[in-house]
Amino acid sequence: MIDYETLLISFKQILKDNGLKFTKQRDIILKTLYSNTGHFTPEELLSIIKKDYPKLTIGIATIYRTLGLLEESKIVDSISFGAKGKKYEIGVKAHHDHLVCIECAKLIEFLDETIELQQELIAKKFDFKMTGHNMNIMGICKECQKKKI
Amino acid sequence: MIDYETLLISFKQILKDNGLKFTKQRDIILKTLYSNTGHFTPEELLSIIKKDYPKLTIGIATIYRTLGLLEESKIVDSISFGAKGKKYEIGVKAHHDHLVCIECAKLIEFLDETIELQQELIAKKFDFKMTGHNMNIMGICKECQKKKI
DNA sequence: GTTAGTGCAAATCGTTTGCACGGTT
DNA sequence: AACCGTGCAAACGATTTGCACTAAC
Repeated sequence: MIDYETLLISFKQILKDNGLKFTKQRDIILKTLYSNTGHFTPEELLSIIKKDYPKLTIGIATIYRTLGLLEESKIVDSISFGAKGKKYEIGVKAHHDHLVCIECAKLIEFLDETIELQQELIAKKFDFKMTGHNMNIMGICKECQKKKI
Repeated sequence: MIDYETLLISFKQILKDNGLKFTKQRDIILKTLYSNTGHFTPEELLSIIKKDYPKLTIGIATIYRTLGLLEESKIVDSISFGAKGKKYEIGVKAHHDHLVCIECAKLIEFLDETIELQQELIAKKFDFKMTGHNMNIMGICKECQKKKI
C-alpha cells in the first residue's frame, strides 16, 4: 500500500492541476480515510472526524463534496447499497471486490485475477470503454449463519 | 424463459404461503414486467401501467411495495444506481450481469460462465452462503464514445 | 366479517445546492 | 485581492410510512 506522504503529495498535485485549494477539511478527510481501515458512509466518516478533531468545524456537505472529488481522482472507491447509501474506502491499495453480508452489512474483500481478466475481455467485446467495475457477492457470512441457528 | 402461466401460478403460491392477497395491482405489475423487456425504474413502470391500463387506479407506493415483494420472492432482480435509484427487471429468465454506461445509463446484459463459476468458488472459500451477486462493469458505451468526439 | 392492500399525502433518508462568510493562493 | 471552499439550512429525489378506505379471502 502506498505511504501517506506520497498519497498526500499526489492529492495536492491533483488539486493544483485543477485550480483547487488544499484545505484543513480535505486534509483531515484524506488522513482519516487513510488511517482507518474499513468502509464508511459519509455520516460515519463525519462522526469519526468530529470525534478525532473536536476543534475542527466541518459539515456533512463538505464530506460529500470531498468524497466526490476523491472518487473522481481515483483515490477512494465507493460501493453502493441502493437507496440505502454508499460506503467509501481508500482505493489506492490493491483493487478488490466485495462479499456483502445481507444480515450484518459487513464487507469482506477479495481479489480474483480470473474475474478481473474476464471483465476486461467482456468490455472489449462490447466496445465498452471500461472506467471501473464493481462486483458484489451477496450472502450470509460465516458468523451470521451461526447466529441463525 | 418461463412462460407467463407458470410464473403467475408460482407467484400466487408465494402469496398464499405468506397469507397475502392477489390483487389487480399485483397482477398487472407482474404482467407488465413480464411483457415489457428491459429495465425499469419504479416511476417508469408506473407510467407504463397508467398508459396501458387507464382505468386502473394505482399509486407509486404500490409499485414500490410490490417490487419489494417480487424481489424478495426472486421473481425480479434489481440493479442499483447509487442515490440515483434502482432499476428492476423480470429475473426468472437466464441470469446475467450488466455493462452500465455512465453517460446514458443504458444497460447491456451479458453472461460469462467463467465469472459465474469463480463467484461460487470465492463464496465457498470464505464460508459465505451466497444468496445472489451482481456485477456491473461501468464505462462508456460505443455510442456515447462517438458522441464525445 | 376479517385481514391485508390500496392511494394519498406526509414523512424520511441520503444527497445536493444556494448563499454569505472565511480561508487559501 | 481574487476566488475557491466552507457551514448552514433549505431543497431535492427516491423511497417509506401512517391512515382511512376498499377489496380479497
